[in-house]
Amino acid sequence: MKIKLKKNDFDLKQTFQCGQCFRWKELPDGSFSAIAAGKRITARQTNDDIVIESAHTRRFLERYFDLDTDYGEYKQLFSADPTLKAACECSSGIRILRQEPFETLISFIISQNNNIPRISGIIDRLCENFGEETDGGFSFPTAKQLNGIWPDDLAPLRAGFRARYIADAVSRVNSGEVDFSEIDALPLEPARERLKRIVGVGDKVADCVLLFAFHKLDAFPKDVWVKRVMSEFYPNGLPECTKGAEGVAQQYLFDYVRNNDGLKV
DNA sequence: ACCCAGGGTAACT
DNA sequence: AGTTACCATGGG
Repeated sequence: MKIKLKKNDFDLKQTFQCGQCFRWKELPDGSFSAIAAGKRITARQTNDDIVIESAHTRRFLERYFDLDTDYGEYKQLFSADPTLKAACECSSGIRILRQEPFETLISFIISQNNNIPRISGIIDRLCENFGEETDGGFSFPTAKQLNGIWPDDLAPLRAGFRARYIADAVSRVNSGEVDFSEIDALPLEPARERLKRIVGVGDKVADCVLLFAFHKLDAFPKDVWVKRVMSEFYPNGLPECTKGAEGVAQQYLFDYVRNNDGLKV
């Protein structure tokens, strides 16, 4: 399937490098490529044109890239607040992907107290060691493929103390104690509590999974960067204009402060 | 050698 | 309920 877009509100670099995903790589020719949900997707941007190629169906790709959501509306709403307005203008091409729940869960468990290059490295080694070879790369292993794994089995990943968290997540997903279809149907807070049954999953990791996999846009992951923004600009909480889409606002703010050393505006 | 990195847990007040 | 050391690893 090949999709050609003349969409505003979509910048590949911003979308793939805003910290929501870890497997998209920029190729020497400027295009981006990744294995997602077991198949390769390649995306290329020229001016306003975006071309997406993959063996996935159109329906899958539209959902993965969230093409039915009008981010312009969010940006307009958020612009009632001066800091958010600046963040929206700076990072205007970010979209919230719908990634696979298990991949997102494991990826953000790995992300804790860690930096993005090393997170990507650990995830790459996880896929190379336990995934399947497809389309010139490796799929992210499923929970079933990792069934019965012990922390020591994950030593080649060099994930450190997070190895036992990964093993715990695998076991609770396979036992059904953590049920993705249940979480999908649940509102934010009970869904978060389900994910926090896993050792090594706290509020922040849970909220990342709820936002980046289950597309619960009211999830608001508070990492160190966002905490800095909150204490400096929003000591009493986010402004009213973000209500119901706090997670979208979060991504604009996160990308904004990370790419502009220090906080302006 | 020391610091930090998209945090969480256990063990304290 | 709020604070703090510690957790492995790699890069600056």
